[in-house]
Amino acid sequence: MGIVERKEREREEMRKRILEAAQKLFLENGYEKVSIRNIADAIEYSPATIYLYYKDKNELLYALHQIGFHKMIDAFQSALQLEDPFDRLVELGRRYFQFAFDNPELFDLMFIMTAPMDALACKNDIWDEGKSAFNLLVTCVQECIDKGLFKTQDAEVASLMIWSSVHGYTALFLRKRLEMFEENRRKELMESAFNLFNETIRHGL
Amino acid sequence: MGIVERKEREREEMRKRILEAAQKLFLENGYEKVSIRNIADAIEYSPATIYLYYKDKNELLYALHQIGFHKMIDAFQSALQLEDPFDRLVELGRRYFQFAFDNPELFDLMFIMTAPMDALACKNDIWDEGKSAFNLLVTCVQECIDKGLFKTQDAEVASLMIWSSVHGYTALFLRKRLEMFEENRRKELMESAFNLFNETIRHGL
DNA sequence: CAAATGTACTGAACACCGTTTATTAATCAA
DNA sequence: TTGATTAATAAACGGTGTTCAGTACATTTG
Repeated sequence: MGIVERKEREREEMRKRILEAAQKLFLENGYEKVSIRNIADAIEYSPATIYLYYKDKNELLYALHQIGFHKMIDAFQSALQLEDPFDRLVELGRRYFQFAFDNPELFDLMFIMTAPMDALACKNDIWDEGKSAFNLLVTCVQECIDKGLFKTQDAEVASLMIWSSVHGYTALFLRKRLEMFEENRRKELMESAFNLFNETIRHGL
Repeated sequence: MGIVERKEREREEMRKRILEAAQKLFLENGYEKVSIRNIADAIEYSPATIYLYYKDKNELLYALHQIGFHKMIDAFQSALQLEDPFDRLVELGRRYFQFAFDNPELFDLMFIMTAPMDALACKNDIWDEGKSAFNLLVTCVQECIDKGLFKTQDAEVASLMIWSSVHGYTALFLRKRLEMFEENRRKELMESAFNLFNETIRHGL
């Protein structure tokens, strides 16, 4: 008598089908193509059906944003194997930017758009994905402290500062605020600024 | 026979009237209230009329964004009077964040939304406001270098790094990505991270 | 001064959007 | 088989940015 189980399974399948259609549209055509109506078209259901499985568009975007975090943590994995914690730290920064560069829409969803956060807030829930990604950073910084590479003793504060810096650089680029620098110099300038930050914390943090 | 002059004047007045209505709506009710139709209502003209004075909504947003820069540069003014260039630098950072905190919608327009930048791009124009605000920072950093406070010799690269850091911290806050820290600790944590950054560049840059 | 030209403006439409609701069709339990 | 539950939808609501044909008025010309 597994009827309720089957129903539950079917429900999950439908949620997944919707999410996958959303992801496909999103990755193929960017944010503007992810309308409830477009998703409905893609899965050949009516727009109203989406609302039987997701409360609203924000909740759907939050689910997409979770997928983004899985992708990002994947991208971080091999960097975490690096022996030296400082090398690891620098590599994490590099990959944060690279991830944003390769997946601008996902990054948007993960760190810039307010919509997915609003979905969280109205569920009175906690941003688990963000927290666990941040903890990756904290662990790494803590190792730097333990090895005596940093004078600072507060790994969390140091991590926030490092995240801010790398994020700022990334967000300004992504939102076209670095286009005031000529295209030729831009890449070099950004690389220099990134290196300068690394050197500065290497010797001064 | 100043008819064409009068017409030109009337045209500028209308552009100004539209922009002021947009600004008013924007500051009073946030971004979502700035629709072409809302602006048209406010100035008691039809929506189509707006398009006789601004190419599209992006162009209007770009004009608003320029107003934002004037406000921000105003907010910077008194900090620029500070004697010590490093104190000045720190104060500029503080005010960047404070400006964002006090004018979140404007800050959005100035540094986060892509729309106004798209308006610029399709006119093949340069982001003058951004450049001149950035130059304020470069000048300050250059003074720090000249006074021997920083070892680095490239003021532009150092400025980009500093801007990135302060911007990142600001953008993460504004976009609710720091709400994973409990509300009580958050403010303190951010202040600590900001101070840590300042100390680090003070001794290590 | 009257007719012709130019232009400022608008109503209505187009093609979208997120979301809600009343209703129908299908499935399940008794 | 009947009655209750559930899944899906058509249609609408109230918005959005934008375009365009047409009107009414101002200006120039004969």
